[in-house]
Amino acid sequence: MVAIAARSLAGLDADVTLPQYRALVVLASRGPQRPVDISTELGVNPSTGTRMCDRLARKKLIRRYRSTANRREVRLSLTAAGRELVEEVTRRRVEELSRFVEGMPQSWHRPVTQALRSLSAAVGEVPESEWWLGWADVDEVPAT
Amino acid sequence: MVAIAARSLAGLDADVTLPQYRALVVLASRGPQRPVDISTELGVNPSTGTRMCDRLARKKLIRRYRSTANRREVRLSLTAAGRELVEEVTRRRVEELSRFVEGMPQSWHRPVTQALRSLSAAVGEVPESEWWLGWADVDEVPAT
DNA sequence: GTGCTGATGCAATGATTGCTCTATGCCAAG
DNA sequence: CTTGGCATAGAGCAATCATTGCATCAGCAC
Repeated sequence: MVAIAARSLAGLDADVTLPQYRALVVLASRGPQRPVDISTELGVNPSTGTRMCDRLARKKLIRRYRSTANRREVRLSLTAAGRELVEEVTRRRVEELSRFVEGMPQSWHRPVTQALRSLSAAVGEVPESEWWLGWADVDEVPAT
Repeated sequence: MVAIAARSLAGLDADVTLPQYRALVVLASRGPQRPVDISTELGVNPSTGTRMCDRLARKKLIRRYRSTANRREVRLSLTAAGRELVEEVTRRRVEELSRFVEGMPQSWHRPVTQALRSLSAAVGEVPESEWWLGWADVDEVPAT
């Protein structure tokens, strides 16, 4: 799976690494998150998460928000470009899997497709919501 | 001295406590500072400083800025109202001291005035500068 | 005396930085 | 084609900063 995603990623012109893509997926599936949440989700140090998000923000794939309610927190959300990228990769992955299934005996199609679908569901595809209410756009990304 | 400042403060309509006023003076004399600097200067815990600044910001006497260079820092600076308040208190204090000096023997005037002036200088009256360059206005003060 | 607001301290949270390393990708010199 | 140099990303750790939550105290208005 990861290999397929990596290949889809490589085929894209956008210069996004696998860890960066994983972060985008977390945002796409779980909705706006705090840097610490993404870091935990990815199993890395918060500082690593911060810097990864810096790179994603520099590429305009995510945006930072700061809450008026809890000033120490920062909220991250996908930009249209970020969402588009995730969808594009997903699209390519689906295509690739389709070709994969096509190459099997006709009778296998149904069970295999079903299995892949379950797998996908297990990974979790939580839709986006309207969290960002009350979050002000934060300062610019620092110059490299 | 403190007593005089306190009295000048009490005479004002602005609802500012002594600790708050001290914070304003630090900002007026040393220029824009970080919350932690003010707290140190006042010898209180950073959390106390943060909350004091919250109250001052709520009263529109100071403003918060967040740097693009160091995103964890917040910079505080006086608003026009804040500066005006400090000046007004200073003005009143000068008046009071003048009356104080007036009441002494004519020959004492010179040395006493000089002494007070030195004292004032010792406390330090650093003028404001153009720091705030590169600092974006930060989010609103959270509703109480 | 009661209730409210401001001032404080301490511990816990969150976000970032600075420093240091390792892994990769790329490019020119052999 | 392989080697050496370089730039960038990914990581972890410790140190900084700003804030919050919680609890205590003091002073003021009723």
